[in-house]
Amino acid sequence: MFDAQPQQAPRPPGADFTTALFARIGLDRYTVGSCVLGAVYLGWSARGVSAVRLTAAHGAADEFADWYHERTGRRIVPAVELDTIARAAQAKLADSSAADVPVDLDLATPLERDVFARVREIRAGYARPCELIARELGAGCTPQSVADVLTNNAVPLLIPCHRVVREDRCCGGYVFGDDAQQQLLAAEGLDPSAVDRAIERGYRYIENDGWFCLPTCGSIAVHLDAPGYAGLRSLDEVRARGLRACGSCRPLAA
DNA sequence: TGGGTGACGACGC
DNA sequence: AGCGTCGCCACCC
Repeated sequence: MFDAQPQQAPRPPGADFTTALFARIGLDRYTVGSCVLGAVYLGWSARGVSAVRLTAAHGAADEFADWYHERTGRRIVPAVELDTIARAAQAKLADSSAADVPVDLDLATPLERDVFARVREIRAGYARPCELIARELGAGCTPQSVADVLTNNAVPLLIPCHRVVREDRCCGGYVFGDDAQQQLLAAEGLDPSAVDRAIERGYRYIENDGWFCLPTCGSIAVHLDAPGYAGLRSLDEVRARGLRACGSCRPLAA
């Protein structure tokens, strides 16, 4: 009895061999991936993914390559074959629950590394305000610095900066546009308009069953008016009610 | 070096 | 309630 499946050519260590080869020549490579927002150029080096850009925004591949060179000082060429990094990245783009992917932080500043590390901890279905991330990074880091870093994120989706939101409204300023951010969050089970409704009512936290959450904790904002849920306007209100902080959305700075 | 600017947030009217 | 102002910090000339 032989295999029903045609024998697949054994993959030589080739893909990763070419990675080393291209790294030696000093060329990064790109392919096209697809995500909720549509097709993206996916660029990578031997260190990890270095670019994710909407093809719709860049048009021709030449334009993407120019943008890449301008930004990194490195040349990028179309990939003939995919290596481990590229395959993992394509999987992650298609499905945010797939395994994490190495990201090329070669050009990142210390602040960028810190911010990106925090952002990568935010799971799908959740979002955290700039302000909380800034506080977690300690004195000297402001919400504005955090936002500044996110604007420059060359690897959206893989560093999920769409999960970082503002205090005064859920979505705003996302690299791929506010609509894209809403779409991404919605696809992950978080309803940005429900969050906005909570914010408009002055609620910074939502109480349920002895716990308190951020309005961006999963789908909690949708249930705000359901029995058992209540909006809270300040930490003082939270304390007065003796609530415990939700461990999933972590409404207090780490 | 210094001044302008930004996905920010807090306060005051 | 909305708007202007101001402190904040990082980055770009």
